[in-house]
Order: sequence, then structure tokens, then C-alpha cells
Amino acid sequence: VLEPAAAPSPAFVSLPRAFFARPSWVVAPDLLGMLLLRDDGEGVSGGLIVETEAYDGPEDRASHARAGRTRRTAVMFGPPGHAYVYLVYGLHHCLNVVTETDGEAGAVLLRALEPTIGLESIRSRRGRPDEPDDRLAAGPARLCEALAVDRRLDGADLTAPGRLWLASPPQRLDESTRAGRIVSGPRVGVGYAGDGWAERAWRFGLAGNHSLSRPFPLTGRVEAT
DNA sequence: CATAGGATTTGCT
DNA sequence: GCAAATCCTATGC
Repeated sequence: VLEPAAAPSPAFVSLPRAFFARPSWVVAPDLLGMLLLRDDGEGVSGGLIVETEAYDGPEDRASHARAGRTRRTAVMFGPPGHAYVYLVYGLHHCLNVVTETDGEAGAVLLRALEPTIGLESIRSRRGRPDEPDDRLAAGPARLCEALAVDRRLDGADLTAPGRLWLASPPQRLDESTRAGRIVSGPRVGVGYAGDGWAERAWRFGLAGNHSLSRPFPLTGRVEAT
């Protein structure tokens, strides 16, 4: 928004650590439309982030941090801008971005991606020839399979190009990409959380995007960007 | 289209 | 022991 119109902007600008050093519920909607990039050594693949969920510290009864620091959740308590990768249901991986300051737990779960770069390798990793492009990374575990993300990337620094990183694409400013609309709703699969944490609208998505993991409830409110 | 069940690590009770 | 920040397949309307 602040860029001079005449300035030749690089294609992708890595997100600085300060971007992540904020509350999860602020970072989560801000990540929508950003680019997630993966270099597996054979080439780069990635896509636009279209769905996220915010998780807070021990006070958040839906967060892995609710039990305090364990070996699994250690990176959630560390410095921001790193990857928190964990295994769900014993077989799927989920990718988070660590938020908040060092020593304070917080993370944003990346739930869905619109694949835009390296479609061929993404498709071959998913191993489903008939799946539409839009659906290849439409879900937190699908996203990890699509980009070959597993626990070897737990703790990876996401603020500079490497194995895995985040960037702001110039087209994010376009109305057509960001659509000017963000929907929110309750987080998925956290019905067990008490004290109103299950109902909190900390799931965010780009309205109407075809790569969402599932529809948002009609009660999800639309925010201005 | 809806629902049900399995795979199987992690961490609590 | 059990439920989980999931996905895929099978079955039944």
C-alpha cells in the first residue's frame, strides 16, 4: 500500500520477524493472501494462503500450549517466525507459524492453500491425478502433504528463503486476489475446549475461495481489510 | 448427499 | 485408556 508506484518491486518479499511478533488472532487474518514457499531441493513449490486459525497460549483451552511446554510444543513458546509442525491422529502433519514474543506461546495453523507454483510436484506428492488443482492443499494435512512438510521442518525459520518460508506477493494488493473480504468462524475440531474457547471466531478465510477446507458457517462475519 | 470407521502418535487422566 | 487442530473410503438414503 505504501509502495511508490514507480518502484520496481521484487516478485516476493520475505515476511520479517516483526510480522509474526504480534497476537495470533492479528497475524492469522493478516496471513491470508500471503505466499507459502517450499524448496525440497528439487525445486520450489507453493501457493497462496487462503485459510488460517489462531491459537494462543496456555489460557486458550483449544491450544496445544494449554498443557504448558512439552517436547512437542516447545517451539510454540520460542521466538516468532518459526515453523511448528506436529502429527495429528498419528499419521497426518499440520503446519503452524509461531507468533508472539520469545517465551510467550502462540501459533497460527495454516489450514488451506491455493496452489500456484510447482503444480506438477504438488500433484505428484498428493498422488491423486483426478483431484482439481483447487483442492490439492484444501486442508491442514493436505497442505503438508502437497508441500512435503513433516516434522523435519519443525523449528525451521520462515523469515528468509530456505527449505520453507513466507513472502508477500505483489498481487496480494489486488482486489481480485484478496477480494477485500475476510470471513471468520469457530475453529475446526476444538469442540472439547471449555470457557467459550470453542466458540471463539478465530478461523479466518478468503470469502468464496475455492480452496477452503470447508465452508464457513453463515454466521461468520465479514470484516473489512 | 450423509454418516461411519480406520489409521496410529502424543499427552493427559 | 482415550481423545485428538484429519483424511480417505465405504456404505446407505
